[in-house]
Amino acid sequence: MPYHHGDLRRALLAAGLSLLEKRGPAQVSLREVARVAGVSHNAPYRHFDSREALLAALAADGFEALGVAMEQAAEGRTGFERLRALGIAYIAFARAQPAVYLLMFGPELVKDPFPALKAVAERSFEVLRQAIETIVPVETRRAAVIGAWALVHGLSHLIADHQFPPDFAEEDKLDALIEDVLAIYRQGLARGAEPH
Amino acid sequence: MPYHHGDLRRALLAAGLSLLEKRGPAQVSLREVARVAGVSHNAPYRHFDSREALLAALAADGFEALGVAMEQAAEGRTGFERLRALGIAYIAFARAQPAVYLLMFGPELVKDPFPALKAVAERSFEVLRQAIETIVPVETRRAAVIGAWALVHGLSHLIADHQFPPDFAEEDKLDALIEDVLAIYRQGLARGAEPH
DNA sequence: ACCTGAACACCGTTCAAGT
DNA sequence: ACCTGAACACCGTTCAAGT
Repeated sequence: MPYHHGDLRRALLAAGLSLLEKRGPAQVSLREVARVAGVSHNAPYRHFDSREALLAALAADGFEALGVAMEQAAEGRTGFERLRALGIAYIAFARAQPAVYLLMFGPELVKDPFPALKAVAERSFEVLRQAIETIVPVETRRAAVIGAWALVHGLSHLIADHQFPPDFAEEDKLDALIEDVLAIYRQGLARGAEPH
Repeated sequence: MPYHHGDLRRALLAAGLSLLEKRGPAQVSLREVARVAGVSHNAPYRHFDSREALLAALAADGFEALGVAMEQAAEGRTGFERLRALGIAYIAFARAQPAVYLLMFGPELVKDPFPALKAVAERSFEVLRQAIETIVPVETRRAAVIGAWALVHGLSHLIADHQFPPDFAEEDKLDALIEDVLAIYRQGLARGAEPH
């Protein structure tokens, strides 16, 4: 009597995550996931309406984890130091879970039919918005938030998609590069905040 | 006698592009592409080794077009003005061809088996690298290039994936936002270039 | 060279049925 | 409630055959 009271759902998600990481989103099939979990090809429909719904659940878990990581990074820090910690935490998530990150921000999952996804995604944005609010004057605030998000997202996405030159394969070098890039943007914000 | 001497290849790519834009990369099937082009489900194999090879060809065309657009943007401009033009041109490409852009930088296409893809992609990077070279001191050059790429890529990707708040749906507002964001990064570069 | 039709092993999804 | 097996309409890919 395997998978009573809801364990199957977790087992299916675990199998889906494993497939996603090992073989990419296109290879996540409900039938394969069922096979890995040891149930019939049809059992997953008790927990997910469709293949897309399972992918959406994996992405939602990712947004949830990202939101938590960012809230923790923000806690107990202020000003530019908080902003830096948020950037590092965001990118760290993408480095730790590249496949999930690419799913969260990729076209293989059409997000419109899953409004819960959007809501969870907005939490991370909100944390970033508040951090920027305290260090940038009102006029440039919107561009500052969008720019900060775009910068960390761009770094994260390029890293997850292996688009960087091979000299950054070593973790330490990548760490240093990320710090330098964030510093450039921070200086741009600081200068914009100065009177001119 | 339709599709003699190589026209079929173009017709298949056109059908693939149309499917990609209308229904996403997962819906681009060789059989559907063949149907649209009016040939048997097997005819595409004369021109593409696999479904992935057709997607790779669409992505390669995208990188090619992006490279050309960036070279044109760089031409006749220097310094920060050239850098700005490159950023705008890069983002303009993503706005004009969001589906292709997402394919170029997404996981539904595993790029390793298509080395030609990587080569074409590096052309755009090279144009950016040269533009940065003329305005930033050697020490911070690497971070400046990666950061510039990450920033425009992040903006492009978030726009293509519809992740921005709805107030930027209007083209003009989005144009202004992009200019402001690029300006922040430019100021960061300028400050980094100053003696301190 | 380029195209076709049959075939195979996969999918997602639905349905009727079992406990 | 949760699971199963049969069924349907799709895929990608291969093969033997036609012009």
